[in-house]
Amino acid sequence: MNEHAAQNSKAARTVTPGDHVVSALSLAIHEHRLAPGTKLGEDDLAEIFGVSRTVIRGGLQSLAHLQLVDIKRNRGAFVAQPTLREAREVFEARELLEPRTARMAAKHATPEDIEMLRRHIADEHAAMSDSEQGKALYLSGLFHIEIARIAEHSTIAAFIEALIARSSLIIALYWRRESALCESFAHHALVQAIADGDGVNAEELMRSHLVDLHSALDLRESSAPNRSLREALRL
Amino acid sequence: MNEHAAQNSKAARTVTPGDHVVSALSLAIHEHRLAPGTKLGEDDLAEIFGVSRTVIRGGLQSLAHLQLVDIKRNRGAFVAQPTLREAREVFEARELLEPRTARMAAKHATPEDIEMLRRHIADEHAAMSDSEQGKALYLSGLFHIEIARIAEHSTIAAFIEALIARSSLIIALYWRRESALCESFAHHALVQAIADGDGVNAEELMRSHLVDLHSALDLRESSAPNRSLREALRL
DNA sequence: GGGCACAATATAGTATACAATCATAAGGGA
DNA sequence: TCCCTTATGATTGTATACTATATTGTGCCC
Repeated sequence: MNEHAAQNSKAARTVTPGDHVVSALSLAIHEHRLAPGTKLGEDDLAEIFGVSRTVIRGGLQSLAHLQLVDIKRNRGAFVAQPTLREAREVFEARELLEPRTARMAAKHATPEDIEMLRRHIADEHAAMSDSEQGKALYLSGLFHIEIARIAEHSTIAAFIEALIARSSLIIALYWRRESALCESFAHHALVQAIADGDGVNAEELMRSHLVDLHSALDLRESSAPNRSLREALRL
Repeated sequence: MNEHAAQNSKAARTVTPGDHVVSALSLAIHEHRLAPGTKLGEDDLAEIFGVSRTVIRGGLQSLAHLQLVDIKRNRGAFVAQPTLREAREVFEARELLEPRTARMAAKHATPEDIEMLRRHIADEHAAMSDSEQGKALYLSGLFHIEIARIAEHSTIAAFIEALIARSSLIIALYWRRESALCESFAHHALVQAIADGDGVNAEELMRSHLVDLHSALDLRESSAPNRSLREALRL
């Protein structure tokens, strides 16, 4: 997320401890190293990161706003567990926002942008070859975020970023084992359309890509994950 | 310091001091009682609300996430001043999200929902008659939020809520004096379409309503508000 | 033996104290 | 006179201490 190139001039304080906490936790969640439902105790995190609870609380609040963690009053923060309904909503929203954004990206993309997208795909391939599924998934999400950035519409890009973050959790909960992992093939075709400046095609490719993703999830009522068991009994 | 701030009726801890800060500041911004660019000093707010800076900081962080306030590191929090670009983006996003949402609302609305919407319009009328422009504007925004809620799509509803909050700031900065204040007429027609379950019509009415709103803003480059002068010199 | 009441403990919520940083203004040198 | 340097004040960033609440364990009563 905040992988900015090093500003070597003088400002080394652009990265605050709180940002570090947020990005570290985000990455862990994106890469499925923190499972949905995991308790995120403030004291534990404070010790792990070597900062005070004040900083941890700030970071958790940021993550809560992205709906990556769920904060329950007087009970603590937990890695969010999107419900079936929320999962559907997230993908519906993505299907509404991202195709249009892909079209805009096709109009604004520079050669450097295309270069970056291709590199993303290559990295994704490499991670997948190394069986680093978590990292591959993270990079796959980053790919979508990059497209939103290229579209030069920061407002919608922020929405998409939030949706993709939640998508990571949803995939962790509802991914069907049977379906093959992401078709970076679809990403490749998308990049080509954007490189060609073919907005209409990019829009359609993005739409079908998202539909594919959506259908690779098991969002039937029957697929209630352990979340329902452990949480329903408690509530 | 002060404990009597919270009314300890019996178990009214569902409303936390931080929530109070957020809602109070939000309302003030929505009603244009806090102008864009206003400095929100932590000590001042802490004294005003009778809580510690800890609570204030949490609230400001929430508002910053909604992009209602802008927090500059080591410099403090200010009521946000959307740029021309951001203003366009916000309305473009609204035009993308809200018409579809209105259609969904038409499919889900219950008689109670219709009743509530009509009451909103009545309140808006009343506020306008009393020359309480700020309150009328706030209620007008609430009307849109209610529609999103009726659509039963909380993810998109949250986005819309954020967009409407920013719209308040945009209207404060870029509203053209010449154009008459909101046509609650448009709202009325919209409610009727929703009440009739006519999703297609509701979608189209919402779209044209937003286009009207958009065109009532002065988003020409020339209309650079004092923001540019006072802020550009400072950065 | 089971169930409820109460106490103990752990953890989040809040307040305060301290440190770091930035803005402002005064002073000295070119 | 102008500009750069430096000192001071104000304000935010962070850490720690304290309080309130939820959870859990124990014991008494039925």
